Amino acid sequence: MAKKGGTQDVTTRLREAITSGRFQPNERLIETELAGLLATNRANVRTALAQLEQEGLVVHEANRGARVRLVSHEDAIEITQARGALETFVAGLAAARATPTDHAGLRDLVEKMRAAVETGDLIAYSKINGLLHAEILRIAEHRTTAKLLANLNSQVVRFQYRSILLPGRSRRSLAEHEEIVAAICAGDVEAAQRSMSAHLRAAAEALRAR
Amino acid sequence: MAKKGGTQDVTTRLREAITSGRFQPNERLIETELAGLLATNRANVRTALAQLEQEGLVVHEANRGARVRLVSHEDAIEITQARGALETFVAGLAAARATPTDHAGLRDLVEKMRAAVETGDLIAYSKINGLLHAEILRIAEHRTTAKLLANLNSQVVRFQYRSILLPGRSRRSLAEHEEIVAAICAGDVEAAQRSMSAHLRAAAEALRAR
DNA sequence: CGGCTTGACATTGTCAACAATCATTTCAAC
DNA sequence: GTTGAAATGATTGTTGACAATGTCAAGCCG
Repeated sequence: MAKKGGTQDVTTRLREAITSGRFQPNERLIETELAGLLATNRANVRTALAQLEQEGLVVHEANRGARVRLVSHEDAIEITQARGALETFVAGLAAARATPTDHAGLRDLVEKMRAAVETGDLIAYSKINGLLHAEILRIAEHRTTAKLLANLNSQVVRFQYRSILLPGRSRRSLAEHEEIVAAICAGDVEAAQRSMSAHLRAAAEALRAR
Repeated sequence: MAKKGGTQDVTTRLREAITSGRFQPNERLIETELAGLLATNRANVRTALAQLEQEGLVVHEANRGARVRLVSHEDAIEITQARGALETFVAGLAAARATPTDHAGLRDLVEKMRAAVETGDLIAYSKINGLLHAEILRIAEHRTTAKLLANLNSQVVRFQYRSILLPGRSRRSLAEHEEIVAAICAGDVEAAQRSMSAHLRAAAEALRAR
């Protein structure tokens, strides 16, 4: 296991703190402060900040320190588009590789999604949405893309809820997911790609509509 | 300008040293050694290594230090596939955005490419190939994807030459590029995506065929 | 002869002190 | 009252020392 105050652990915890919103966008990240908070030293905080900067979660100005990156609206749209390109590819892989067990898992998730929409529990919906995309990613078994998508996702978690709150969006989003899962379960690579591509185009459009 | 021994500069120079092959894959990257070589201190080397690890150029084991990442054959194929997904998207954008001036630039590059193939200068071909993809990326104006592609490319520069040396590959690659440029110049988004996708599928296939 | 401990060496990990830089306040001059 | 310079405080950047860990070879025991 990663040692308690080790660099790796510090990076992980700091990433978690940022993505979970415990630090606000644009908030200053003061090295000594973080060192105290995470029970470690400035050196470890420093390398953690360097990694998270590369990851796009933190911005750093010389002699002025680090801040939580403020992801602009335009940024969020760009990120969603890039996600779209990668997830489309991944959906195709998943359609080709998925086993009957995988199919059952996907159908189960879509069922839960439908239930969340019908009870109007959009928090639960967002959560299952994340699980579904993660499951497709797992089925595809493509480490390179998985890492890229993890990074991109961590940059836009903050926007997750905003778009789903648009009137009618959740119902349409559900339909899109049903189509994606149906295509994957049918082993139809082209259809899986088409529907996933459409899904993320719609998601980007929903972001734009604000 | 970035200060001489500053962290940012150190990261840049170390990245350059790795991608240009001055350090071999799997070669140990010893902190004090690098500090001397780059005329800086261990702390800066340390953060540079942390960033390059995140970037996929370096691997780091606790208490054992850093090494140049050895990109396996399978890794290279995966990376090429991920590139394919992103470049396909970018090609579509470029087709939608390119101006007449851009068209002229692209046609010029393809012409130079053809010349390189006909004189059998495959080194020049690889170089122009890189320029062409960079130009398409510039036309698309999509920072998020640009950064992702820069990272992915830096991981596979080592494989650039290997695949183009396959008999007949250069000629087919030229044809693919001509098709891509034609589609972009025609403003045909779908065709640009189709041809770019096919191009990188072929490139991945060429890698696999070794 | 082979496996195991021991010790020396090389390297990374941690830490604290100091220097450099930036932001903010104070205060005098006009 | 406003402007601008100097002092102050907070924070980052740099450096060196020390501790912890891993590596390797030599020597010891079975």
